[in-house]
Amino acid sequence: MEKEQGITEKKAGNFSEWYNQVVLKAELADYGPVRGFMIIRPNAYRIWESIQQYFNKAIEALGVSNAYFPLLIPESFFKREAEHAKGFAPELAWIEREGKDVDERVAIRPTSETIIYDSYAKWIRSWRDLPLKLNQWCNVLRWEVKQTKLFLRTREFLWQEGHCVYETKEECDKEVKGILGEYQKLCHELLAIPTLAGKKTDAEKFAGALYTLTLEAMMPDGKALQMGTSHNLGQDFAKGFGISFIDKEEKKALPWQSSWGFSTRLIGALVMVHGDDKGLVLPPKVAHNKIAIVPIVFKGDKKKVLEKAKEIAKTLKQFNPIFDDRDNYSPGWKFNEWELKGIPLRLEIGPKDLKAKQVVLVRRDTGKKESVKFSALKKRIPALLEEIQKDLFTSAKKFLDSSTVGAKTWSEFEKAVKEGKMVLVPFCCGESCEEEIKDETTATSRCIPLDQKKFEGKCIKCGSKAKNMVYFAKAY
RNA sequence: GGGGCCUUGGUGUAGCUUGGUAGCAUUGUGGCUUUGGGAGCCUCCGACGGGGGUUCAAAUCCUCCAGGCCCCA
Repeated sequence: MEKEQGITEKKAGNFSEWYNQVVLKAELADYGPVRGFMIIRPNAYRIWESIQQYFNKAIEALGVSNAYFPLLIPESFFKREAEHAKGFAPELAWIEREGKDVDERVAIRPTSETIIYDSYAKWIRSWRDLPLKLNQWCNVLRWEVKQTKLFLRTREFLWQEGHCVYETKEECDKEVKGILGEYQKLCHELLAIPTLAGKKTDAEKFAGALYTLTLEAMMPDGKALQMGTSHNLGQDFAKGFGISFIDKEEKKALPWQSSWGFSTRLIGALVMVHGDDKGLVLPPKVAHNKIAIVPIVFKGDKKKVLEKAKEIAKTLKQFNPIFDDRDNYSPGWKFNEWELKGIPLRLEIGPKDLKAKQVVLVRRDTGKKESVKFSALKKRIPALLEEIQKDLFTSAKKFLDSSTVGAKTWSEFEKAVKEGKMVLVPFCCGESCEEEIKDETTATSRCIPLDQKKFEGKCIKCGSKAKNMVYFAKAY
């Protein structure tokens, strides 16, 4: 019988099956006992920690502090902002207890606007209290009824949600856009995933928001994936929750609010965008263990090789190398294992290398091998990691560019959507047109690009005067 | 939303048609031996998703439930 420990499905074959295999076999996640829930294993949690570390630094520079608010939200809170309540009602999970309940009914947070703004109403009194900028890392629960998928659609997921309050709309607008910029930097620089930045149409914006900015990435199966969103909430939540302040003219005023978030979905995107037929491929900057050191030992030279390998491991400590001296596995086994788990670089050292005072370095992304002298290692490794990071982004960018097309006619549009493209078309931005497009093609509007130039055109669907150029695609 | 498939040691599976001793591979354990792309031998440990029914007897037949996957929209 065939051994089946590696990835048996090809990325270009059954993509969905390939994805599941990579996630499970690279030990990123496992299924929980309740449908729609997942266990995040150490390999994936490391990635999440890399993302947290990167992002915490970014928001700290913007004056945002981390905090934590409760898991359970009183029913009455949902009623204070009508649109918001309507949007989340179908996915709420209510807590039930045995016996008599004296308390008000409570739900597990699907997002924390309401419970946070209840506190903000108490804390904000004067213009001196603004801006108020908090972020929290937490889990949220949305009772999905659609088919669930590891990392991409689970009922519980981890995320960060930022919640800021400003004196003026201008200030709020500026930071809503600024946060989107931070998200884009995170995607591009850390995850090596290129994105399109834009604004959501009214049909797709966050429930209760004035407007929503979004980042959209393209997955290899031709579906778009939302990577993060930043909302200007306007003043409706302030009204609903009684947040007001005395401004510099000593008048009572309503503040402007923003909220913004990204989730562990990003890990799913990483798998899909960079992974290959051998398994996971981690961009060096997100990888906790950047190198796997595999000593090749033979009977006679065993001790010498191991000693040298250990010594090298010590000098490379900053890259958190995995030192794989297990004696119950052959080198070939180890190569396959670390490839499956996506470690960016492999370092081989055997008797031949010892004699030549060198090691063999192998790139995970290309499989390219090179011999590097001991003395040159400390310089060559960071340079190689840098190259891998850059190359991963470049090839993902090529894919995004080739997946992004325009369409002038309806039939052109239909064809492009079917081929799994992100299609830019003139659009009237009417909700009924959007609904019809979804029914007929399954594509939804992804975003209205931010860097939009002036244009003349007619809506791809109804033929009336178009309001914007808008990206449409099938999406996760 | 529509359709299909699946559930047996940790993992992957055989056995089910025709009811009767749960087999194989891999992992794990202990040992020998080996190591430049998933090595070999021996040893031991380890399983029928749950409930109900039919039967002398159920992994196998019937039924309900739970969980999972895929495809299409």
